[in-house]
Amino acid sequence: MFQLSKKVEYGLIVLRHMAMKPRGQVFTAKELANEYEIPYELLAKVLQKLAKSGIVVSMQGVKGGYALGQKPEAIIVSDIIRVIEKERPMLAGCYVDGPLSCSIFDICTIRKPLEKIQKNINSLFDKMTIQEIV
Amino acid sequence: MFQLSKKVEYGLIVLRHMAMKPRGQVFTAKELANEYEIPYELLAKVLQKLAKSGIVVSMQGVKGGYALGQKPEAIIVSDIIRVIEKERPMLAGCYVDGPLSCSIFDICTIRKPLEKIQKNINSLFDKMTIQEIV
DNA sequence: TAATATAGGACTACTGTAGTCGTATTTATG
DNA sequence: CATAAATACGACTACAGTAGTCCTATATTA
Ligand code: SF4
Ligand code: SF4
Repeated sequence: MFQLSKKVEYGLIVLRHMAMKPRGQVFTAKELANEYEIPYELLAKVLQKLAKSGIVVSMQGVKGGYALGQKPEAIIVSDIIRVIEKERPMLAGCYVDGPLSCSIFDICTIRKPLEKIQKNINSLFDKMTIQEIV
Repeated sequence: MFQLSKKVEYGLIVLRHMAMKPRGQVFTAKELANEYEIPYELLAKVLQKLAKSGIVVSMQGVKGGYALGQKPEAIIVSDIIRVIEKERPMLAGCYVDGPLSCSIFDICTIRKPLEKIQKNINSLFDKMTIQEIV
């Protein structure tokens, strides 16, 4: 309960790896997967999502691979999660899927109070960048 | 991803309900379940766990039920979650199940940095009491 | 043209969560 | 003392989401 998904963890690990090396260096999904013992196909998909959003840039073909698309201090953990998981970490299902997703939405008494915690959690993930985990 | 379980939500809802009424008042699982449209059997189990830990006190038999076991301002959200879910909300699986639970534990580079966020999340849940959501 | 890399959809296996059911025990009350 | 109303609790089922795999297409270099 409450854990980051493996995909997010894998994303953070490889982004950190890239951030440690000289700017612009290119890494293949294969070598990253080997280095951190991550299932290759799974990591490939994570990188593809990160590429679509511009967090990394991708180069196809022989000698292709991925490089950081932004400076490490500009890559926000919150954005990484949103790119990989579609949305930020949310305490309650209704925050993500709306009123219709919960049968007791209108009589729920904790929805609003929990928003206070939600807001604080948001700001935690918003404040942390890849630079901070290098 | 990252959501509180329904059991925890149900627990929070009924504890808040109890906290709003005069101290010592007794509620049956049935009436609480009806009031908030929560599956009775499920809520019953949640209340049983809360009772075992002393957050509520239970009385068996006819005219039995549950009453708050502590003052609302002494009931910490963090404790409620731990009682219902066995442990507090954790960002990473290895924080809960130890090194052996993750195959890349020794080469993981994000485990320690994430502890910073974990600590902050812990303190959020530690600081909130039932009194605050009444 | 061959080799190497990303792109991406489809699929499977597994795990954890939500919810249900059945039964035992306790206790107030007529 | 019998009955009804309540908690206690283990076993079970159904479902949804996650992790991981597989297959094929496309791009690029040499
Ligand atoms: S409405 Fe209340 S119970 Fe339903 S998902 Fe939102 S917070 Fe949870
Ligand atoms: S070791 Fe790293 S990857 Fe494994 S669970 Fe802990 S944080 Fe996640």
